[in-house]
Amino acid sequence: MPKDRARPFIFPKLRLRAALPGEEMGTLYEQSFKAAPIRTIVPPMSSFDDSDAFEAASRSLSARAMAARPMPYLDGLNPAQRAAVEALKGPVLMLAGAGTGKTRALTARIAHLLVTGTAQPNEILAVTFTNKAAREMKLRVASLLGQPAEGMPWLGTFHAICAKLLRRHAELVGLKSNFTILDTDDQLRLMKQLIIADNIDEKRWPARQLAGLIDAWKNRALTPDKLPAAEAGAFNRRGPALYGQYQTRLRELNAVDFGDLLVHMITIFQAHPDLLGQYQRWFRFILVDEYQDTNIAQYLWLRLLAQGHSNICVVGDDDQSIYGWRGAEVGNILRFETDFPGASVIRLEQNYRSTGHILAAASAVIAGNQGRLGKTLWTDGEDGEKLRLIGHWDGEEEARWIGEEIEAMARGTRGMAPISPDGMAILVRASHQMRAFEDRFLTIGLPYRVIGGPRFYERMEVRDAMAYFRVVVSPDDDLAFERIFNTPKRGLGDKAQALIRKLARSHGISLIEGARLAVDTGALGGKAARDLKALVDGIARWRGLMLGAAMSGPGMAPEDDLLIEEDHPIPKISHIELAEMILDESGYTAMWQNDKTPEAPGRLENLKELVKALELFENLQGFLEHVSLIMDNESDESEPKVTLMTLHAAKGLEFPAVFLPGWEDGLFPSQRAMDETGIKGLEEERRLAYVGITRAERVCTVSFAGNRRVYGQWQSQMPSRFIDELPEDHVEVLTPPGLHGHGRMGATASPVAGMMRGSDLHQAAARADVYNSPGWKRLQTNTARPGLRQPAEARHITIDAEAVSAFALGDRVFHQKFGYGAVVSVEGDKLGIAFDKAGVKHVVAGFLVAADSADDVPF
DNA sequence: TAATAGAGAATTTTT
DNA sequence: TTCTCTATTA
Repeated sequence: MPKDRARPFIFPKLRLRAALPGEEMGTLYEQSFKAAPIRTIVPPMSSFDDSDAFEAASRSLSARAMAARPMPYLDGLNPAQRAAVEALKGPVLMLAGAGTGKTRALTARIAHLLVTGTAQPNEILAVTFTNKAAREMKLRVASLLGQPAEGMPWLGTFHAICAKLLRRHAELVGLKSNFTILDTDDQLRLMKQLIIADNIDEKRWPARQLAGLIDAWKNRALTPDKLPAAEAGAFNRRGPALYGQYQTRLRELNAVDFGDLLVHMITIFQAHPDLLGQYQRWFRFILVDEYQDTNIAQYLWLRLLAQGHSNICVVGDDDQSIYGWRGAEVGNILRFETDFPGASVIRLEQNYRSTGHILAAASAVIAGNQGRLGKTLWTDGEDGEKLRLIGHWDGEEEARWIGEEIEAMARGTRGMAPISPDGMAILVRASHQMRAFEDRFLTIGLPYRVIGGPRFYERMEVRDAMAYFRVVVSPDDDLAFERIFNTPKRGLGDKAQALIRKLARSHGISLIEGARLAVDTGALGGKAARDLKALVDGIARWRGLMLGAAMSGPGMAPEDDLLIEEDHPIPKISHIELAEMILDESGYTAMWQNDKTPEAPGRLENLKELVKALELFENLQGFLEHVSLIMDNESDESEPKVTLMTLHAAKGLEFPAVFLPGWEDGLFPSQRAMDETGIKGLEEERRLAYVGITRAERVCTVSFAGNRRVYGQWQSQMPSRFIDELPEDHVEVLTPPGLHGHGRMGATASPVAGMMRGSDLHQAAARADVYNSPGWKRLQTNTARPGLRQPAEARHITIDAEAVSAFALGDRVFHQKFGYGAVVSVEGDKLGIAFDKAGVKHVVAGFLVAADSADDVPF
């Protein structure tokens, strides 16, 4: 345990509290009375918690001052929200439908807890799933209280909070408090080693599968010794054993994976009731966001902590449970009332987001699911536009139409107010669907942003660089060393690697020491030995610089933002300089500089970004801890852009206009979901449909295509069964452009052949009255001349013959988004450009200018 | 040991 | 189709 265990951090708080003016005697008495013994038992929250307590105390001072006034955060809440805010004690289930002001109620509840003096900021455990949600909650609580909310040390993600707890009690599960948190990549490599060591055919039994299996077990809080007999056959009957070996390896490496953060804490709490008791008393109020997404481990962890006081308020929506495939149990929320007897259930049903038609369509779709808790969303707003449905010939046609529709809506159509591209989103089921849109948008020059995809910290070069940092920070981080000791190439092949590993194993030393031994004993010779020696020496030297540069060693808890710099001497070399030095001297930077692939410049950029990100941290280890828990990367640009993302990524967001393409059986609902989990999978897909529709504020457009290219193969598609479930009264069928065709009709029987599945909507989508539909009029203006579109805004350059002829093969050109490049192909108005930074792209000539005239680009 | 050609697989994703 | 991983070959 940290040496500060006995520090009497409570005194400042009690003194301050006792001095509060105008406080009701009873409350004060009760609280100090209750509080005092608790606080002396509770393991002190390491040194910085003193400041928590201090801040908490001063906060409660001003909170009390506020209490004298009316409570402004209650203003404007509807009765249900208000009930949810004021039911402070006992178990509460806040069933919050989409767009019903859930976050508002949740944050007001926290404010209420604080302002009424019911809880101190550090007595509230508030858990979210994402860092984004945690951040947002902090901000909003702060704005409700009119002051910063750093005083809530226990508001965070499940993982961040568990990491914080586990660092305190690591030794109870055989770890040191400076354990590393591995990411997916590290896990995979570790498992692969185990599989190979076990002589299992790695092709038939890939590490990925084992990782999935172990992850699923951890989601269910199953440790190797608790695996039920039913699991014995998993992974060719080797699963349980490999799981045990994996955990052993992790312990040897002083490492945990994400699942372990939860599972270890559960293990600790179960084995140490006294400790659990202390935390139960410490966390007097528990709030959980997105409860429908909790898995079994998270549920158990919460239940352990909530036992006793049962002051647990969970917020969620069973209809928006879309993460079953990664272990979320809708059952948790469905069972809440039985799990916590006497729970009050508060339904937030008034929707502030969408129009009546959109809500009606969403409600009708979700009504197809069984076993819901049941909610009826309503709005006192307008009915607005009906949900729009349109069928297309193929996926490309769909992308083309949506692109044009977006531009039309940005201008304002049919008397509808214009909608900025920022307010529009295309939500797809699977990320590969995005490509058709990206291609199209690039062609027409429609600015877009993709949410999701590989994150900054998951990129290869960033991870390599971080592995270098890790090796310097913790020389026994074998996984990190393994990642980089032959990157850049140092002539170490399988043979050399095996030798080093064997040496390390047999001497019981880390890989890096094994490597040194191999070099020193001459077991390894030649160039490989020289390069390896340079690396090992380098690491030692960098580490020396680091230790000289900062006082902080491993063992502190860098995830605590409150730990601040004060007593650091001015370092001779900053961690930023050190990082640059590491990347340069190791030859890593040079490796990419010498790389001639088109990605290399981008990778170097990312490395620069990475070094820049270091500025926010006091030292390397603080940075590494942060990154292992927080994998996000925001870039905000000013240009209005359409958003492209998956339905999953869209949960919690809202847009004035939403496009839902690809509603075809097999794609959405996904065939795989239905094959693997049957009706359960289908219902989750249906919830996904519900999530999609409810993202829309004013306009929601569902579309499907009759033909689609899947992995290069053309496939005929059937409209989604969810389309049958849309209520006709709330749907307007737009005209498929293929029907009045621009020459495509003749090619195959009917553009919507195979779409006719008997539903009236399908038929309508196929044969809508072409000439009377508003869709037709719009289509006439918008799609009459494919390839010769009108500019949507002034800054779009019209595509014309001149632009085509303006470039020839080999010309240097400039593009606003991709920068400089050279023309490598010409096909009509489409040019293939090999961009210096962005690789080869196909772009319409109108978006390019000759490189030498780039300075007078008109946008 | 490194480069290259060929095979095989390719929802959804946070921490 | 396209990317990644593996086996082959120089």
